[in-house]
Amino acid sequence: MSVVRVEELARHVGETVTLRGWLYNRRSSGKLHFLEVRDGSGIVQCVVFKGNVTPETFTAANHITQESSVEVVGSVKEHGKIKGQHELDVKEVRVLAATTQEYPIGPKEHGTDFLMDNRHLWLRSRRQHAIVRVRHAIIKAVRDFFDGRDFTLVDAPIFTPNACEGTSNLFQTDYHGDPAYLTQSGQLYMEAGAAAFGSVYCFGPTFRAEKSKTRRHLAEFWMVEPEVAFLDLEGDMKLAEDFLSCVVGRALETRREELKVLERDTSMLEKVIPPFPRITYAEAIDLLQKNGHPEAKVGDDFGGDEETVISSRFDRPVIVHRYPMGLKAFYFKRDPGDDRLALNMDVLAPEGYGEIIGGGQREDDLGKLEAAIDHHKLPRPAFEWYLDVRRYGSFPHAGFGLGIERTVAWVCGLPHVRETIPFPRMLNRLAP
RNA sequence: UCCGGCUUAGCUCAGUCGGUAGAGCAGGCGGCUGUUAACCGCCGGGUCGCUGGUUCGAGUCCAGCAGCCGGAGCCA
Repeated sequence: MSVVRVEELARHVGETVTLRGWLYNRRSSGKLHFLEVRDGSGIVQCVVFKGNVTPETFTAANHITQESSVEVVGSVKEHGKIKGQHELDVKEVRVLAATTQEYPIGPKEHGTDFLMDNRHLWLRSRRQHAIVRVRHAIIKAVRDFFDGRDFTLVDAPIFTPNACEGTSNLFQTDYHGDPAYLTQSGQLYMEAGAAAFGSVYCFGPTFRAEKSKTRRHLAEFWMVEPEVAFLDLEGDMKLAEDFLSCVVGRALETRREELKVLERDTSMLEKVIPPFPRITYAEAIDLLQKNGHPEAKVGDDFGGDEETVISSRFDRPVIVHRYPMGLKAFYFKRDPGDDRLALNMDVLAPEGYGEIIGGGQREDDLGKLEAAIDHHKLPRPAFEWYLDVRRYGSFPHAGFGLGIERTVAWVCGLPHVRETIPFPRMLNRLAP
């Protein structure tokens, strides 16, 4: 008799199998007990009929507490009421370990703060399970995409010696007596990597110490950052749309069931295929002025509100390119056609999910990059290694960064990024 | 940091005009052969966030503080 996983049950109809898992919920109807058992791969209804088991087993089955670990033996059959689903006709139920106290998360509603306090247990519930599985599929698709295009994985360090880009607040740590900061981006290291390997990417956690309390922010989030030698902005945008389409397509392909649990309307996701609409920053400002933001003017950055207005004009992700240099980090290359503009691009997700990709072409001229560092009042010595990338055979190159949690929130249709990462780190949450 | 809201049973919430605390779920007992957050009956369960004030009397009104949620700024 084989031990099978819930997600494999369809291949074992008519067989007697063993399941090991935890009691998710229990209902009863006199001579029938319905035990919902989950094993990590899914949830299955196990039917205990009084006539099929010993009186002791029947009574005991009705007293198994929620989330006790159990072993169930039974035969697999079609669900009595729901077509396409399967259930287990129980022959034996054994409690492996009963809960020692009442499980805190009941089948009724709970508040977010309470659930986050119990995040280690909340992950067991149906929706959270679905979200983490979608996240996994997205991350796997990210790696498969770059691996399939012969990118080399070049991991960037987490500890960095300087508060580099000078834009956001970083977490400071004590590094054997010297200050060190948790990375906010692996990009500068990827530029060095591109000169060594051609096409590279890094994928890891990044940190921002900003006191942001919004549905789009985490203190610790995961970012994938490709960087490609001899690529211009045009190629970068092409790479971004191919990449995002591939990732979303994979989630749709491999995580249908999970998206159904999340009640995600996938029609908007089906449309994520290249090419994406592209507009310039100037066109975006114009669009804002004509759609409820008459105060918008060149030089403004977009808030969440503005991003929603722009993205809602399109039925798929939209690329906004060529922002004013003043709004962007020092390392962007200037547009040869208008040196007030940066050769950068942001990808805004539809349905109000905002910026999920930011990137562009990097400055490859040594003198201009030195000037930009001075202009931003950044400490030159910290950037000598970065300038070396230009001193020793400079080359045009471009790349971008994609925020995993915002992408997962968008694909899953969640209102907040906090549920897209197993253990979120936020302004007021460091535990569990 | 700023603006707004919330805080009552283990959990989710109701609580009228200021008059002495309620429901559902969870837990226990019983009932029902097809339940889907099952349902029905019975039982136990309270520092009304904290501190102070007004009042004969405060869960309720006022002030301060704390925690949480949402938004802004900043960003992915």
